[in-house]
Amino acid sequence: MIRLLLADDQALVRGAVAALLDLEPDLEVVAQVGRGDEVVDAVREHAVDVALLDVEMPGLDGVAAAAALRDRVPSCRSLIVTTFGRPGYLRRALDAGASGFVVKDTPAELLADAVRRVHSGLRVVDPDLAVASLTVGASPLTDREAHVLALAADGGTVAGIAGEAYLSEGTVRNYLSSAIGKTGARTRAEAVRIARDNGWL
Amino acid sequence: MIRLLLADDQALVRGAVAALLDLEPDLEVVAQVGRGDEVVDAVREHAVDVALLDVEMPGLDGVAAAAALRDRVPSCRSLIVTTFGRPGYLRRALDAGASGFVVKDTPAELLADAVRRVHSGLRVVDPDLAVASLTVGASPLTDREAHVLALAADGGTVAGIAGEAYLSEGTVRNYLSSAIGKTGARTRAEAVRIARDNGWL
DNA sequence: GGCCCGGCATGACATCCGTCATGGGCCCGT
DNA sequence: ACGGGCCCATGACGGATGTCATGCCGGGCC
Repeated sequence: MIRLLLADDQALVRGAVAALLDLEPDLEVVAQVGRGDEVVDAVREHAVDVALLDVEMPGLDGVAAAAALRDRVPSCRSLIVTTFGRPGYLRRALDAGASGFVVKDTPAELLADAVRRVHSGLRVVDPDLAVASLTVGASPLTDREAHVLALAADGGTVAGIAGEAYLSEGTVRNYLSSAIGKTGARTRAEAVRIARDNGWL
Repeated sequence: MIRLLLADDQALVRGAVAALLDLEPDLEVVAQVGRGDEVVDAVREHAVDVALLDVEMPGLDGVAAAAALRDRVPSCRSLIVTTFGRPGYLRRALDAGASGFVVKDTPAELLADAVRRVHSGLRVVDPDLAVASLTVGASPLTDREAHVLALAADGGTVAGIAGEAYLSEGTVRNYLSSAIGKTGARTRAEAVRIARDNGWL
C-alpha cells in the first residue's frame, strides 16, 4: 500500500485527485494540505511514501517543498503535478530533488502509474517538457535581474521598483535593460512575459 | 440519474472530477471534452442534464459555451467551475445563462450538491464572489479600450498594437490612457493586471 | 597577481509613453 | 433637434523608459 500526500491550493482539485487515486487498490491518500509550508509536517505525521506537489501554492511553492522534503524527510519521494509546463520549473524541480514531473494536461489514467514508478525509485518526466527544457536552456538572468523583473511584473514604475529593492533608479533601469536584452524582448512587459513562460521567475 | 458533461482543458482534472462525481449514486459523467467548441455537440449526443464548464478553454471559453447551450440546448443547465474567482467572470456567466458558478477553491464535498441544486432549477453562486461582484461593479472599459488593453497584455509596443488593431498610434495611446485612468492604474502594465484580476478582459 | 563576471552606481541621450486639447462622425435617447 | 457617449484621429508637451559608456568594488579562477 503506497501512502500518498496531496498538496494543492485548490480544494476541489485536491478532493477530485484523491477520489481518482483512491480507486486504485494499491494507493491510499492519507493526507491533504493546501499550503506548501504544511507539507513536511504532514508527511512526517502520516508516514507518507510519495508526495504529489503542485507548484503554485501559498506559503511555499511546490519546488521548495520538494527541496525541504529531500533535506528533512528523505524517505519520502516527490512528484510535481502542475498546471504550467514551463521548462524552468522542470529544471528547478529536478534540482530540488523531485523524482517526477507531470503536467495536468496528461490523461488521468497515467497518474497512478507515475506514482507507482516514482515510488519504486524511477524518475518520471514529461517527455515533451524534457525536450523543451533542453531547447530553452537555463535562465540567462542574473539573480538581481530576475528579482527586479519580478518586481516589475505587476506594472510598477521604475521609482517604485527602486524603492522596493533599495536600489538606485539608474541601476533598476540597467537591470531591466539587461533583462530585456537577454530575453530578446523589446519592452519590459514583454520580458516579464517571456521570463514567466519559461519559468525564470 | 443526473447525466453530466465535463469540459476542462486539463485532462487530469477532468478525469479526477469524473472520479469524484461518479462516487455519487445519483450522478453519472457521460461525456468529457477538452475544448469549448465541442460542448454543444457532446451535450446533444449524450442527452446531458448538467454541463460543468471551465472558463479557460481553447476554442470557446466556458462562458461562451454556456451561452451557446442556452440558445441551442435549453434543456441542459450550465455550471461554471473555474480556477479564478474574478467578479467579471461571474457577471458574464450569469448573463450568459449559467445556472451556477463555483470556484475550484471550494471543498470537493460541495460540488455534488451544487450539481444537484443546479439540476433542480436552483441557482448556485459562491457568496464571497457575489459580494465582490457587487462591490467591484461592471467593467468601466469600453469595447475598444478592453480590446486595445488585451493587445497590450503581452508587452507589445504601441506601434505593434496599432498595427494589429488597424488603428492610429495616437488612438491607441488615447485608449490606453483612458483605460489607465478608468482602472486607477499608473502604468499600462498595471492597468492590464487590474483588468485581468477583475475579469474585464 | 591579472582577468572576468556580477552587483551597484552615475550621467547623457534618443525614443517612447501618458496626458491633454481639439475636432469630426456616428448612433441613441429624450 | 439637441445633447451625450463612443469611435477615430491629429498634434504637442513633459516625463518616463531603454540604451550606452564609464566607473568602482568584491569574489572566483587560472
